[in-house]
Amino acid sequence: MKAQAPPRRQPLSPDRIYRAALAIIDREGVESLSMRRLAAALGVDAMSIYHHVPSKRALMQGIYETVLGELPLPAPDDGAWQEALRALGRRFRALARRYPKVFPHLIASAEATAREIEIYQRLCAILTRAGLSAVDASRATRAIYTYATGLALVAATALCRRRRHQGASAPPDDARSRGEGEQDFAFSIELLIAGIERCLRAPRKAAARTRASGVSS
Amino acid sequence: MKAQAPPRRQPLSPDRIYRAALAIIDREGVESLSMRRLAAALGVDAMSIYHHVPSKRALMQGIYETVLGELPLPAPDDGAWQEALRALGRRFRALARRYPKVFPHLIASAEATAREIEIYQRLCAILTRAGLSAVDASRATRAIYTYATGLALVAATALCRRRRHQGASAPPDDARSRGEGEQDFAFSIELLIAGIERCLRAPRKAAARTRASGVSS
DNA sequence: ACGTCGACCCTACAGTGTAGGGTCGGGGCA
DNA sequence: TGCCCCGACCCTACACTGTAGGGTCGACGT
Repeated sequence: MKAQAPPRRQPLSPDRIYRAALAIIDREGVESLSMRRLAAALGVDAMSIYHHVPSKRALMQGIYETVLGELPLPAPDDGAWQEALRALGRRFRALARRYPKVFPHLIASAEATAREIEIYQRLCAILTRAGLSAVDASRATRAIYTYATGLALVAATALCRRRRHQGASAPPDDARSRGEGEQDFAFSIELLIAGIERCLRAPRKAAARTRASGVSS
Repeated sequence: MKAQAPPRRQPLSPDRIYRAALAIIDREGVESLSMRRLAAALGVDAMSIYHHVPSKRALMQGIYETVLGELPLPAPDDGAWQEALRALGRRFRALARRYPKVFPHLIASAEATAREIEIYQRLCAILTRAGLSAVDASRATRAIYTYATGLALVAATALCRRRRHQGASAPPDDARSRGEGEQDFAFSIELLIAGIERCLRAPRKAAARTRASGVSS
């Protein structure tokens, strides 16, 4: 009323849109993100968004890439591959827990983001350097990717469930069960690492087993 | 015009509704399942459905339970736990591939179905009988559950992606890449089994490692 | 034969994604 | 300086969604 100085706060970039959408999803869940709602949060009309984002599907994809962009890649020349795996898993899990409402949809999304492919190749290189054969490294990478997928999904939905069933109350219980999830996570990672180590030591055997099972169905 | 004999084909049970919905989702994807669309497929008005199903959320949940109901439980007294694990994984994967359009949503759904819990307990019992301690069995079960989650999701989305990028053409290529996925699956299962076997042989070491890692973050 | 009841249909409403056209303010050129 | 153009924004409109509320009608117990 005194002075409505800037008729244009910011030129409404795609990144600003993604951030605002992410904030809404974080607060109210992905199903209550609508173009009008998002536009209102940006102080803008719904249709204006379409000048920077072609459709809601594309908006979602952009949100996913924004989130995944926060995942730091593992350095390829790290010392022990085991530690690299643990670190990557930890980061991935942390990201899933930072955006629990988006992550399931991100993961279930049918299109792969560029970041995903990058991470995949990085992992594969690490395992190859560790001594796995090309096929084994590729398979192990896919196995890790698969496991990470499940890991993120379970962590995120568990967090959502817990948040739903109790309010924002009982931080000690939350801390305890979070610690439990943390231990579960570490246990699972060790399970995978142990499997890969065994595969490293006896590649013939693993290959033979692989061929022996899973022909029917 | 000659004779519109049955004014009521069937009393429109919930199961019939779930089946019809499942058929639509299989054909056209989950986002194009609407109450009106479903009603049309059933030869009925949209609102009639609400006399058997309280809401669309409940409809979805019912669909998920219907799908999961097709998963045969592993017999608890099977011989080798390894084979039980392989069989369960195979069935789970097969189910994910039979309903690729629903499965991601089923898995990402925040509420657990009764069947899920049943399977969980069954698995835990198998691993305990195999010789794992109670905590280790429970953790391994959660790890397997996590992995199965990722497995199903990856298998389903891969199938969807492949179907989208090519039409219904090129069955040989499809068969080849399906075989590849099959081998990936077997490899991953063996990875997990190897990890559990190691955990069986040296429970101290695994526990120590678990405690050693993953404190930060 | 009548009352009751439950399964079904219809209308209506608020909310969704988005196509198409209108409006206005600032930059390139005479 | 004046003019034009163009791109960023807004508004209206449409076909669709889930679903609340009430109306209709056929079958059944007495």
